[in-house]
This record gives sequence, structure tokens and C-alpha cells, in this order.
Amino acid sequence: MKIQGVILGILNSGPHSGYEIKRYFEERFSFFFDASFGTIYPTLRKMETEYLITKKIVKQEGKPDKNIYNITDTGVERFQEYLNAPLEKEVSNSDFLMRLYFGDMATRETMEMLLCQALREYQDLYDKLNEKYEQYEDSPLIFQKSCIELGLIHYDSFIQKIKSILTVVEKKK
Amino acid sequence: MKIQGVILGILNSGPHSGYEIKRYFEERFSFFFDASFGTIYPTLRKMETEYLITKKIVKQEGKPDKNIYNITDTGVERFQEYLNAPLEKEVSNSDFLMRLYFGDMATRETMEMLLCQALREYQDLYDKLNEKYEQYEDSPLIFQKSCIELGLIHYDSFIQKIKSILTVVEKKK
DNA sequence: GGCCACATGTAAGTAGTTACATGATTCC
DNA sequence: GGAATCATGTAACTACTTACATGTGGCC
Repeated sequence: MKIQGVILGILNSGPHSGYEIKRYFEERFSFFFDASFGTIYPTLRKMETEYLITKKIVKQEGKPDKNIYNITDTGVERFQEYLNAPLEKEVSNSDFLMRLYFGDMATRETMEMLLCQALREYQDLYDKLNEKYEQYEDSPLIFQKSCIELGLIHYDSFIQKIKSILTVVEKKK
Repeated sequence: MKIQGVILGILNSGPHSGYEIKRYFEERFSFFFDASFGTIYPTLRKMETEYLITKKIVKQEGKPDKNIYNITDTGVERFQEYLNAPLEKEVSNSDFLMRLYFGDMATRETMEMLLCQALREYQDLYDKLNEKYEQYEDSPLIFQKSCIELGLIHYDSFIQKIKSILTVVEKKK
């Protein structure tokens, strides 16, 4: 169960509420991880019963109460186990690659649309990630930085290749 | 439901059994799509009731009977709709990137192990895909070929970057 | 004798999403 | 007045996977 490891990692760097954890995902690693409230809240409850985290209810003025979670010693241990576990094999079910694969059975128009759409989306993802990257300029967090660099490299290589496929498709007119 | 589109795409290029469809996945696009028998067989049944495909039971000598499926006209239409539908956004839940991100909270040993393991796996994926690529040398299937090229580019860029992260980690000894 | 390839199928479980409910406050 | 933000939570649903059941025939 990967989400538990991710939550432990976030709580390992400080106490947070479920709502904050969701924003943490979105702001920092939305490009390779995602989870909804429907997953986060039940998972936090489950982790509390397993003594991996503890809950404190914090009252706020003008805002609803917060459930602030802290990681326990057992939680820290579990997080270290997660970091040392063997890598899960990655099967990225890519809608774009799948449809590109079937391109030889489609019309030129369909493929031009698909490629242009993919190009726009990858360029958008690249730009957003690049903005985030600027925050890391002099950061000592080399692994977080590397993570973003890997994302940028990946998007950039796709953008270049999609452009080159598009020129081949255009030529066939 | 993406798997239906994929099955339609395979049956659009000829009749196949569920077992053959599974092998088709594994041999041709295991690097960006995967599905188990537990998904394939029930999906084929469902698609038959929706008149997207038709079943023929073929008797074989020394082997069990086969259910060979053919695509119908409705199925061909549905496949074209699938190819023209807007792209689904891709969230590749990457175990490797997630754990790399938390690397600044881990020991150097842990990260060296993680990076070496990832390097080996990506190199393995690259080699396997490269073998497949050789079959496409003079192929007119430009989109299938491009697909594999995108896979190779992706793996290669990751391999190079992981190597460079590793040298940084090594220096810190 | 045991394992692999061929071939189909189901039951139980996993992991998650979407949509809704609740409710206060702030911004336009 | 409506939408957005903050904040938690549940129910229903989707989309799978894993493990098992069944059976033949070939290979070592």
C-alpha cells in the first residue's frame, strides 16, 4: 500500500492535517502521484488504529476544526522500511502511447489532432514543473531537485519526439 | 473504459482469442499497457453482449477449444470514436520517483541501493525494448515504430540522469 | 513425476475514484 | 447571491488484480 508510505514521508517532515496532505501532493508531486480525499481520510484513520500516527484536534477561529496528525516512533520505523523495500515495477498505462500505437489504423487528421493535443499537454506540464524547479535553485534537497529534473527531462524528450513525428505526418499531405 | 478500446484495436487488425490478446499485450506493448486474464475474459463477454464483437468457438486438436472474436461494424465505429476522444490526463504513480523525492530523509546507503536498483531495471527495460525495435527497421508502421522510439528515449533519459545522480551521491562519501 | 504452454473462467479481494453531505467564512 | 476556500467524512461505484479451478498434451 503505497499511499501509507507517502503519508508517512510527509508527516516525517512535520505534523499535518488530511487537507494539508492533499495540498502537499498537489503542490509538490502532482506529476507522479495523486490521491483523493476519499483515499486520504480513511487511510489516516486506519493508520491511527495501527499506531503509526496520532491525532490532535485543533480548534481554529473562523475555520472548521483540524485533525492534525503526528508520526509515531512505529511510524518512523515503518517509513524507513518503505524506503528500503524493493522497487515496485512500474506499468504506466499511457492513453497517449496506446492510441499512438494504433495510429497506423487511423486517419492523418486524427493523428495530427492527437499529437497536437499531446504536445500542448506535455508543454503545459513542462512549464508548470519548470516554475516549481526555480524554487529549488540553491536548495540543499538534492533528491527532491533530481526528481523534478527527471520530470523535466522526461517531458522535454517527449515534446521533441512528438514534434518530429508531427513533421513526418505533415509531410505526407 | 480504456481496455475496450485496446481490445477493439487488436481485433481491428484481425480475429483473436482472449489468450492471444493477452500475449499481444505482452509481446508488443507491455511497456505502457498491461491487463490480466481476470480483466480480459469478462470484458470480452461484455463486449459481445454489446454487439461490438462476435464469438466463434474453434475446435483444436490436442489443445482446448478457442473462443475467436471478430470485430463488428459497431465495434469498428466504437474504435474510431476511441481514437478521436480527448486524451485522458496521465498520472503515472511512480514508486521510484516517490521514493527518490523522500531521499533527503534517507541514508546514503538506502539511496545508493534505490538508484542502483532503478538503473538496473531501466537498463533491462531499455534492452528488451531495443530488441523489439530491431524488428521495425524497415517497417511502414510509423506510429508503432514511434511508440517504441518514445519508450527508448524515455528509458535512456532516465538511465543517464540516474547515473549522474549516482555520481553525486558517491562523491559525498 | 512435475512443470510449462495452451485455454477459459470465477470469486474474493484491493485500491482507488466520484459524488454527495455538512457547515463556516471570505471574496466578488 | 453565488462561488471559492477551508475542513472532514461516507456510500456507491469502478476497475482492476490474485489466486484458484479445470483440463490436455508435450518436454525433460
